[in-house]
Amino acid sequence: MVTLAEVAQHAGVSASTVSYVLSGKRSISTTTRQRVERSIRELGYHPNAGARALASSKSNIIALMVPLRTDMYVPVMMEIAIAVATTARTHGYDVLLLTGEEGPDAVRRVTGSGLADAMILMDVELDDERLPLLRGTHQPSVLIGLPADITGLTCVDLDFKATGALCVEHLAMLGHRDIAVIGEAPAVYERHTGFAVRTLEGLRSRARELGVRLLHRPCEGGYDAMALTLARILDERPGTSGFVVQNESAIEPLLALLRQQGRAVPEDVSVVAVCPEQVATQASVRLTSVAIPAQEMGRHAVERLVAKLDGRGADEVVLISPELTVRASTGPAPSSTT
Amino acid sequence: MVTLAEVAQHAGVSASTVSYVLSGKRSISTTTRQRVERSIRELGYHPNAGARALASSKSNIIALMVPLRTDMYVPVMMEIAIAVATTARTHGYDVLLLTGEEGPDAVRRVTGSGLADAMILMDVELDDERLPLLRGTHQPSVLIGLPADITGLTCVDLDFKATGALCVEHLAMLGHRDIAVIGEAPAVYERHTGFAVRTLEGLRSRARELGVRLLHRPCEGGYDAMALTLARILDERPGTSGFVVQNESAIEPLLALLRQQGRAVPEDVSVVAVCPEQVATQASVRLTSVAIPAQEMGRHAVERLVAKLDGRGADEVVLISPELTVRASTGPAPSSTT
DNA sequence: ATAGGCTGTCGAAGCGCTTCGACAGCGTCT
DNA sequence: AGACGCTGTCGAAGCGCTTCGACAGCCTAT
Repeated sequence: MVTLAEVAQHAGVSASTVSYVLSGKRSISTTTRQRVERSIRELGYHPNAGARALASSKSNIIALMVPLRTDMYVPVMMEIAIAVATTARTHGYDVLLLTGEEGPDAVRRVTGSGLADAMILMDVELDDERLPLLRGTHQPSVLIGLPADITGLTCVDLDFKATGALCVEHLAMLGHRDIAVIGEAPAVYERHTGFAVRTLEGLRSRARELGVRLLHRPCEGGYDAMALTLARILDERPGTSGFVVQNESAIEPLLALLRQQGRAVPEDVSVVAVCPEQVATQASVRLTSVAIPAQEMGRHAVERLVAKLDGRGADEVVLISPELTVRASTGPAPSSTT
Repeated sequence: MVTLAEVAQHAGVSASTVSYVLSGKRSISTTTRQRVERSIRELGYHPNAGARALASSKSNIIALMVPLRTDMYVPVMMEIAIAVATTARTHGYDVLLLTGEEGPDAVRRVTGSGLADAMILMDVELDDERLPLLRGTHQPSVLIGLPADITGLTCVDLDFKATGALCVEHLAMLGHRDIAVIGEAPAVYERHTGFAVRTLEGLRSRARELGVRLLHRPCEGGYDAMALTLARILDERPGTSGFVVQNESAIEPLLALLRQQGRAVPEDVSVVAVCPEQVATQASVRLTSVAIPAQEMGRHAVERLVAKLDGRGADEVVLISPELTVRASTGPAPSSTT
């Protein structure tokens, strides 16, 4: 293994000079720099990460904590994770993958050991038990998601409240007076996952304002669960003509069931989805949807974090504005043409 | 930040003693151990990762290289990644997430810098350009996937050749003589991704042996692409009564299209999928399928790797035997009852 | 009683890097 | 011409840990 000292000897300079060539923290003459760079190349030198971390107290690693559970939005998570890793690299950071399994202990371990310089948390609950730890440390962190109390925290998220509002607005504008919301699995609400709860808030408050009726039903994914949920909804509110779906694995089942029952989309019922772009365009009906900008969220998170690590930028909440794209799954409510 | 030396002082012992308490590499009297452990707890000590890595030349980090592209099997990738992270933790390792983006350079960087002790590669191509590097280093590695030349390599994968064979067998046994294979996107085959190619090999050779006709068509996911692909298949082989699908995002479209054309599953046509269990059970028809054991693959990979790191275990190929679960999407071929 | 072997502990020498202060050499200002 | 400030380079002191050899104290075997 090639060391700094060997490079220095090969180039005929001192070790510190090589170090300064690498870091650029002091000016080095062009000739010396080139000689050193040549030696580095010829010897195939790679700085030792451990030694670097020890000497500089910086690991150049960002920890990313992903949820262990895979009951929702797996592709979104993956896309965020990949965006985080890619963006981090462009800033000279590597990414350490932590699962939620260890919970708060992982936060303690990572900050305590200096394994990572900063961390990004996904799947944040409204009252997440990791938050006090984050507030208590000087290590920068960014949440992807929005907890209830954001003091002292930096968060990046889609504005899910606005998302909910937007969906209701769109349907209301088309004349739908009875709207059903197919939500995530009950467990997601039970653990107070921010995005689900906030979407619901947005849906409800806008519905109230616009005077439309809203029925929310959590739903496990899959056909059987969706069939049951749909039956109950139509039983309770037979006049339902608009659906908002926030659950990837319920979308296709819903469309199939509606078709099967002879309810045409969008002639008889309209469907708005909150899902990744790809899902909306690849579904059996091209879906009117609000996209979940996974890449953008991952990128933003890293950029906030790097800013904090560089001493720029303070705590702040970045809420990405939702955009509703009209496709083929929504149209005027049938009653409104009567 | 608490250091080893402070713990030692607090406990009234030398630093090396504390170190040995932590590592267990030398025997320590019970009383001393307890005193040290108490100090560790009271001071909230966490060993510094960088210093450890430097002194021991071990980082206790495993690098996991995931594909950048998201054109296939995203949930499977995610599940593997999570299984890798979880299993690694139980062995005292953390996981560094690398995207395929940097390609071979990432391998060089990680092995050169001692950032990680070992690495796991996913999405291996038959003639992957990272392989020579892996063979040339002394750093242990495990591939998830099977390249063409496995000398000097450890691989973990589902036995996709057997998987293909199994699917054909099942359909042939039911009397289907004309089988169509809906494959991954063309790009997947073009870059010679091992699992896709091997499945195809298994399908073809078993089909030849059993004397059934096989038509393979790559397919991008989604309804439009599937509609086109299906039309072509039925045009070319109108008698097709069995389908093998190896493309998550083509499954639901296929089922919907068949339904739409009045072809009942499984009465008129049978469908076998190669997909994660969850997809098979949540589809609109409960699918006869060969499961992709993502968790198991991730776990196996880590366990092989840890064995190598411990000096146990040599190069070897672990091929997980496929299991076909019969559900509601396959039945006797219509002609065979005539 | 003595040699030999354990057991438990300590001190010290690094691991490879960063960074601080020092300073030689040179150009510039008065 | 002397003082001053740059620029570019060096040496040395750590960063916090692991690990090796040494050794004190004790037990066992002779």
